[in-house]
Amino acid sequence: MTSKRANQWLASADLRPTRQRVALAEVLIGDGKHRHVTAETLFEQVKLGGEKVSLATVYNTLRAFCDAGLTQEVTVDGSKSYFDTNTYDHPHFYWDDTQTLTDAPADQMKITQLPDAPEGMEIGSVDVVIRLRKKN
Amino acid sequence: MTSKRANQWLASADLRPTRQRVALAEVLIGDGKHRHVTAETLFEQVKLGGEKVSLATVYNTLRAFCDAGLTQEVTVDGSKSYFDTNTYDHPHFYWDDTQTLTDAPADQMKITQLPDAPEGMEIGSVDVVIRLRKKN
DNA sequence: TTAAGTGCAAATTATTTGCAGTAAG
DNA sequence: CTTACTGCAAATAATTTGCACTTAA
Repeated sequence: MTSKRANQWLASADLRPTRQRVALAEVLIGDGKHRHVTAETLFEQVKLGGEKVSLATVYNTLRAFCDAGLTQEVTVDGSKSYFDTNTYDHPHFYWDDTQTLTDAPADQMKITQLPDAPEGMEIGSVDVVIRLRKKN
Repeated sequence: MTSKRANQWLASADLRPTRQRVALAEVLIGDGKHRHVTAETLFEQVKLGGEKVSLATVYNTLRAFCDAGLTQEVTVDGSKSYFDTNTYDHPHFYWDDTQTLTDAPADQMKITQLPDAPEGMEIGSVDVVIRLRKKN
């Protein structure tokens, strides 16, 4: 049962609902919750779901989703990129032990003052990553 | 003229002052100012200074500096890593057009509220990167 | 001396790309 | 039909590593 949601999500960005894209979208937003994946983890998850999508396509598709504004790329540890289905500007928790990324409650963070953008520049986004480590 | 500063900096972290390390330290903190480099840019700069250090050693040395707490790794765009000689927890400007990283004035930013760390976790650091893009 | 550091070239990891085949509009 | 999408395998980019050689202590 392919959720209508996934198809609408793709349609909203003028992306053709190919079998692979729908499968990926399904995993990403099928239940309406936000998700944080790497190309690799998404690849695994879609395979578990029984669909076959090549890893290259996962990469290309995530890139396409980002270009279309459906997802947001979050860089956290230099090696891999994470993709977040929540495109609203919000802080993240990065769990050092499991190397996973989750949303941090945005309402519990307040930045009351921000440096001014230098001459001729403007602020594109403010990326906040709160690194968590296991307490002792 | 090899500054005393570079040698002291290495000594403070119990790192042997080899020719290569001194050369790199020289570029990094020779004038007492903070610097933000990638392995590649540091490699270029040290070459301009007339010293010969292999790229692998630049990578290994930056890693050693980080392990020793002399520098801090900053991740910003997923591909390369930046190394910052300012190890104090502070925000960064990332200039999208030139792909460079600079310090943002810490005193002009105020985070008055931060999400609590989840059960059993503690906050290691709060990484803030302010992305700048050329104003139109 | 001798353990730590260095340089190369080869290995790894994450990601992108070229191109022939497949499918959506 | 026709153009966009997909899959594979090869290409690339950033970084690490194995190992013989060098050097600081």
